[in-house]
Amino acid sequence: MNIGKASKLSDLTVKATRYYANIDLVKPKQDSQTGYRNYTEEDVLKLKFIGKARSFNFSIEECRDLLSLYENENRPSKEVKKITLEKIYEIDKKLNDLKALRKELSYLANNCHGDDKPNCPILEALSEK
Amino acid sequence: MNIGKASKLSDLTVKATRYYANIDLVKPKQDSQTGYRNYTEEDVLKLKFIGKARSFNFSIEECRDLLSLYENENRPSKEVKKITLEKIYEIDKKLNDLKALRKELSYLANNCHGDDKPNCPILEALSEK
DNA sequence: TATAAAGGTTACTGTAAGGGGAAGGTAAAG
DNA sequence: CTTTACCTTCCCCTTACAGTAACCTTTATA
Repeated sequence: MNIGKASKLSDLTVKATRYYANIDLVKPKQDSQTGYRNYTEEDVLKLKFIGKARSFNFSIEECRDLLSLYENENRPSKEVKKITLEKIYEIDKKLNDLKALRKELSYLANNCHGDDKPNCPILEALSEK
Repeated sequence: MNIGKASKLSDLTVKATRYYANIDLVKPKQDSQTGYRNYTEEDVLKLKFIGKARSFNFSIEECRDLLSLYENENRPSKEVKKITLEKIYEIDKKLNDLKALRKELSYLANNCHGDDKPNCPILEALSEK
């Protein structure tokens, strides 16, 4: 099938699908006459897999790793688990940063009158030495 | 003072400081002979301000807005508060997304044996239709 | 004083993961 | 036969700089 159908089936944009082909992530055969990419059902499964993994915040390179494990019938599941745990760890770090940030900002916002006067503790905090 | 000293004082990299000059965020006068940028004490205050705002996750364009409010003696504090509240709202959205993501991933990781066998519920989840 | 080191300048490239659009070939429908 | 839809490659754009090259200026040292 052509790229339009394949990307529709895998719920990706044509742009993204073509990008994945360009970086050798999911590279279908190309018709030597027309240059059209020819996707198989299996390719669509891989594209779906990638879409899901991307929605789980895995990077393209992580997707590449996961995909090779996915394709390897003899893969040890501990490798997959390791990548997943690392991703969870990253998320935890980001969560902590964001929580701290939110705390600081909401403290500032709470102490700002938010009126038409120029006195503003937010700007004061930003200009602190 | 030169860019090296100014960026050191404001705890920024020279690269970042030069970048801010290029995008007209903090643009010092330049010596017509040598081309060297000449930073004032006031410029350093602005650079510090920006560094702080960036650490609070404000984008460059938001920094530009905040800076113009900061420079304007008659600014209404409600504008600053508005920008800050929007930022908090964004952070909340990100926090929710990340929490949901973490939940899914840790569920998968918990159900994966993580051994040398190929059976892996994480990959199964990723290849679900 | 010669020179080397430290600092400055512009300019180009690269990052992540594609989006947007141009120019042009192909296929299917009316 | 022509319009429309779909495909291709190619190039620029995004964020907020980092890295590097090539070259100039100032300062420190032998």
